[in-house]
Amino acid sequence: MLDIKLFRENPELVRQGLKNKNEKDRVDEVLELDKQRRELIIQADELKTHRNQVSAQVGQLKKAGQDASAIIAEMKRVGDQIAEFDGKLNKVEEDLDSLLRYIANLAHESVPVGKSAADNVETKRWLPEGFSFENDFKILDHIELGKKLKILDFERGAKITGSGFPLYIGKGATLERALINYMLDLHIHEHGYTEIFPPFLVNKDSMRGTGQLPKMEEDMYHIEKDGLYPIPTAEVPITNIHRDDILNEKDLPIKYVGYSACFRREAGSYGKDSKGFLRVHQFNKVEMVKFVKPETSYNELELLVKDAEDILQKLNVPYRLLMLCTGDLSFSAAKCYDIETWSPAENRWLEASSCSNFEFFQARRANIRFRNEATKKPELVHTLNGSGLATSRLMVSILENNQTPEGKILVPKALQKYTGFEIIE
RNA sequence: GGAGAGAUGGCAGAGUGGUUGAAUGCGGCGGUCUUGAAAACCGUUAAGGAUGCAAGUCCUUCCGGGGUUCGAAUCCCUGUCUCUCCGCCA
Repeated sequence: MLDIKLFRENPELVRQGLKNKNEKDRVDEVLELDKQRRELIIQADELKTHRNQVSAQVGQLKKAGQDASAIIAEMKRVGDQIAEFDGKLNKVEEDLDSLLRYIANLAHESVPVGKSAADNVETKRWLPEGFSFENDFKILDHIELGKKLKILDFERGAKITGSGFPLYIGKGATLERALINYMLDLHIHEHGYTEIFPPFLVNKDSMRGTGQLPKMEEDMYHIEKDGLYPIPTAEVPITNIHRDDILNEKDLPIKYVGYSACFRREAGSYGKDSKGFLRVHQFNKVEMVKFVKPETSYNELELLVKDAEDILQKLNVPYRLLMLCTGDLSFSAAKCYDIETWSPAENRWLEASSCSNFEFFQARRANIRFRNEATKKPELVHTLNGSGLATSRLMVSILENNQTPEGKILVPKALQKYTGFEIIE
């Protein structure tokens, strides 16, 4: 969430920022609640000071064996007044907190202002040697390939669970697992990340910490009986590792990478992009998360994107890099790059990674701080995360781009020692 | 799932309902001593909020929530977590 001080000191900046992000302007509501809050605190604190002083007196009188019943009776009335103010104050603070949690992060100044995905800016395009958008044989899509080679079975996945729960079989399953292991190893051994294997279910506090709740409640699966949520991304458990922590400055930046299955309800998105792997309820993802000092976060974002790109270059997958405009940025992000891989069958780019800087937004919600060595005071960190990468859409690009005219799949060189085979036929 | 014990500052560990934000020890930081270091000694060492230019002053916080009381780390209820024993189990 945003800093309440920003609303007090520069309301117009917040107003414009929310407008750029296509968000509702609720600045005046925040300021009004903030004003009420401060007035109540002043009144309640005054009474409490009084109570504390008189209560100490009562103690001394009793010790001296004297009668204190008169001031005790008076203090009872003061106590009731305090309870009244505290009740009002709690209500106002709850309202303010929940309002702030519904307000989106503001975009960084380097982000282009725009209304929708159409205004995103392509900043880079990388194509493997010898790659061409034209093909001299009929390209099969990943669903046809998966069926023909008996490596993917979307119908049986739907029978077992429901649509959007893919089933991998034989070499398809091996390829998926190889991809996950390959990506993890690269990030751990070459990019300097610490491996995490997180829980796949989290509690409400964790979902609030990273910003999925309360606003995106409808997009989440929810196990009501136990109050738990299947994670939509490993970002949630990994970022919450340090919820309420005060980190050592010398340990920053902290870089974690972890695999998890990801669960998303994708409510309301049926019919759109819903075939095969394009939009699923369960998929696999390797996620990178960083906790950094604020002044380094934009540099760290560039490095994060590089770490994700490195995977695609080593796997020879054609991709492009987009800088999202203000209107297409997610709720929590201040700046975000999407990486899209090429699908020759779809004849378009598919989002396979999203790398974001959240600045203080998550850190403030989750209360993640570090101790500044110079000032000795705790300060909020910046958090970042990026997929590195999601396997489902990446799998589409790998299968489709590596097919032969006979409909076989050539396994990318880098993956072969992980799969143990070079071809799927 | 059943029975019991517990949760206090960075850590360890006291705490009779009344100057307890909290003894003591360790650790950290600063200093004295020393050529330097160690030891010893002295001092210092929580977070959040309100107010103020600031120094400061005040409020809250002893796992979370509720209650009793003039006053709660301390008493009551409740939730969570940890440990021990039993049951079940990959």
